[in-house]
Amino acid sequence: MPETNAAPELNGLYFQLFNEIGIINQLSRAAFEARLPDGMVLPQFAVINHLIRVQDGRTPLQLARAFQVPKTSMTHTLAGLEKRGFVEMRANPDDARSKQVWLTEAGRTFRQTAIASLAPDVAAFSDTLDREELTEVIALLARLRKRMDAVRD
Amino acid sequence: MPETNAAPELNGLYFQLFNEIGIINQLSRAAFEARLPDGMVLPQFAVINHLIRVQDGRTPLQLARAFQVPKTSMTHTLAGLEKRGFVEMRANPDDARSKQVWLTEAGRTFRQTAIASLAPDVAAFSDTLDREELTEVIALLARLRKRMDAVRD
DNA sequence: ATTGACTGGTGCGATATCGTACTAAATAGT
DNA sequence: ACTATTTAGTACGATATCGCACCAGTCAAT
Repeated sequence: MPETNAAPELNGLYFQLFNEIGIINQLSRAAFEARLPDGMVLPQFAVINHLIRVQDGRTPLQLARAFQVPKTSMTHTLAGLEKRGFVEMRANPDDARSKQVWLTEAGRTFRQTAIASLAPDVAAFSDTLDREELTEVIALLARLRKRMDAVRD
Repeated sequence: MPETNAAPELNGLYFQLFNEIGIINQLSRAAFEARLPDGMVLPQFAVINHLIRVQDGRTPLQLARAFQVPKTSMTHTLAGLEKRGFVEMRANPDDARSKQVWLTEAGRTFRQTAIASLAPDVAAFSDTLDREELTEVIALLARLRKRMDAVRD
């Protein structure tokens, strides 16, 4: 069979990679949620974090795309954040169908305290990878993420 | 303040890393589930895969630990697999409280066909990382995973 | 042997996640 | 301007996930 896949075992490596990613995701989720107050869940924290990083005022749909979750899931996550008073939804002046998500003062201070309470956990294993390794892994994963995203059409 | 954290910005990198991991996990999950039959879900496939890799006959608790999910979640996942006839639960001869999970023939052939139907999707972006990069990332993530796992006590 | 602590698994209820179907607003084509 | 298509968000129902409480079996100490 002269013309099969040039590198079939690459697929196996990708499977392995997704497997590691799944487990680490699980571990980080569990660790985070253990520190977050009562029913607060990782995606909620992630949204707050994202709004800080890229400026708030994003629309729900933009957020759903950023995290690659269905928009119904994002609606639910945002509802939870709003109920806790960490974000507030405003009308989008440019599009009456749309909304904007803005952080409240409570949301910002919550993030600060949450990060502070998480820091010791991260510190417990933060010596596992050094700066070079971290930036390397992040760069490679970001490349993969963008590519998968693009393939998704 | 002379004795604060030596490299506080490392934490930020870990946050970034977990963020990328979360998104890729989301993307791979969605891609996988799109190919899997009807209500079949990623964790179920992952369990089958794991049983192939490390031999079946594992106990539910061992599986829960391997994937870092609560044991109730694993019970649920296994119930789904059993209902589909992909695994069968047997009594554990060494411990009457415990069980063993064994793959059925249907489970094994299912895995084959599932992997085959997934291959084209993986192929669509399999040129993003080459073999060196893949093994590098996997090695680093595995290191991190083991460390986080150990810290968890 | 008997008691007490621990462990593997599950039932149950609360919440998260997501697909489908819908409404209202925006946009495109004529 | 008018209709058809697309888009942003949500309501709703189905299932997944998980914490808590429980039971049966095991182990340890006496």
